[in-house]
Amino acid sequence: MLSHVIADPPTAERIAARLTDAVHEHRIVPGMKLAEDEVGEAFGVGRAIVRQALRILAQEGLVTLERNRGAFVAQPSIREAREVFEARALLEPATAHAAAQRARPADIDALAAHIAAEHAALANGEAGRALNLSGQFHIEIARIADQGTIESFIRQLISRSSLVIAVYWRRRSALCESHAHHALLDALRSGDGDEASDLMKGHLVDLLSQLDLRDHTAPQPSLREALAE
Amino acid sequence: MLSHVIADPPTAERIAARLTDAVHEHRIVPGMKLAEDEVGEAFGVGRAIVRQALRILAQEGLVTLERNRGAFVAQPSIREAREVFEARALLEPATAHAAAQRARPADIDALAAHIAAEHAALANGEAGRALNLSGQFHIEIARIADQGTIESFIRQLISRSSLVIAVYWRRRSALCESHAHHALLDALRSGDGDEASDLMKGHLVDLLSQLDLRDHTAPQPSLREALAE
DNA sequence: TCAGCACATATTGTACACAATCATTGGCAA
DNA sequence: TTGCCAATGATTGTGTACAATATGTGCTGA
Repeated sequence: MLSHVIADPPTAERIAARLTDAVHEHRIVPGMKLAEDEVGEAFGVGRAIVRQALRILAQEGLVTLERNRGAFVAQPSIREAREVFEARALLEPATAHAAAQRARPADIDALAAHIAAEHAALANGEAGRALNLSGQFHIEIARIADQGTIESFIRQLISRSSLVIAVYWRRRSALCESHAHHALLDALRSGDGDEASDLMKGHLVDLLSQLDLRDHTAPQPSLREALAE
Repeated sequence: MLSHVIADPPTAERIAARLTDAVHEHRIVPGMKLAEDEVGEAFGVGRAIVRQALRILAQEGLVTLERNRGAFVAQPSIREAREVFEARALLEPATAHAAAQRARPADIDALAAHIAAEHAALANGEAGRALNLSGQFHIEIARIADQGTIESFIRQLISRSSLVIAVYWRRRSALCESHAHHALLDALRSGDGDEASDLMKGHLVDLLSQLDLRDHTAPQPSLREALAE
């Protein structure tokens, strides 16, 4: 096992995955600047690799590339937020339906373990990790459905949902209703596709309803408030 | 207007778009090698830009990047071909439904012009261009539906469908039944969402049925046949 | 005749250096 | 004091050179 001391140089995909995880855990939040030099130094790689990674993330809608300005973590507009959840409403119920019909015992176990980890993270106060696991749960369902193409789409949507939640989530009390995931697990275990589809649809509606997507039109005065305190 | 003589240097996105068009028109076909030097020379840019463009296309599933080997136009497997059309079946009927409800007269005119161009291309024997326009028709419907996120997914699926068609299309007689597009146009004009949804669903089923997705298991003997002639 | 191996070639991976461009800051004038 | 303009600093865009790696070729041996 000595070969493990040699740290294989991270590839562009690996760095993109690391950054994606950081977004999922809200360690990097919308609006943050991702300077090529900083990212490169953080991972110990050159700018060329970082540039490739940023291109991947831009293609997934996680960062926006501004010419001669740099890369910034995307800040989804209210409109984009709605679009993301409309797309999820189109894809995920059908995917859950398929997953319920294909789920094998090993898959059920994996999902159960997933939920357990989510609970544990919440208990430990690791809100970011819990949120990440919550998203992974949806991805896991897509994987069980065995539809690679749709799974990749859902991956993108989960990532962008993390950004949406970072911007528009209402209460600071995390408390991601994981009982919805429990109910989904039950439906998948019993192979009830219609039930799984309905549960997923309701789950997404719930999530959407937790967002504050009203048009603020006045986010700038926050500066005055910040200085007034 | 003299500023137009100065050819602005193509950006990575522009080159990716040009290559995507070439794929749509079957000018470059699955399996082709896209050497960085060749592509760079073709567009008059350096390898760095080409590399970014190839990364974009890889993210869209149009090319596969093999380490230290190069970039190749993706060759969708039978499984991937099915997945692409399953995803389209999930997204496009609902999108057509929404488009029927939002379509404005200008949109209808644009679609009609699109169909006319498609007919003209077919009449001129420009099969590649006709196929490209046929795909653009679907993208146009997504644009009318005004769902940017879903539109980007459909864009990817159209591109990958071009690859699928290039590999698995049955008869050489192109004859993309554009009467299906005509019927869709009528449904959109009359604002009948359910009809548009059904037509789109049937259209996709028709397309899928035109593919030969049987498991050949013997594509290699073609070499012998090729040499035998 | 064929298997195995070393070498040559071509292509990609990466680092570096310079040019181009933008944001900020400071100064100047009204 | 305020608006405008120029200089500066920093960051990205791009071309070039070198290193790493895979493929194909030719040789050697049995």
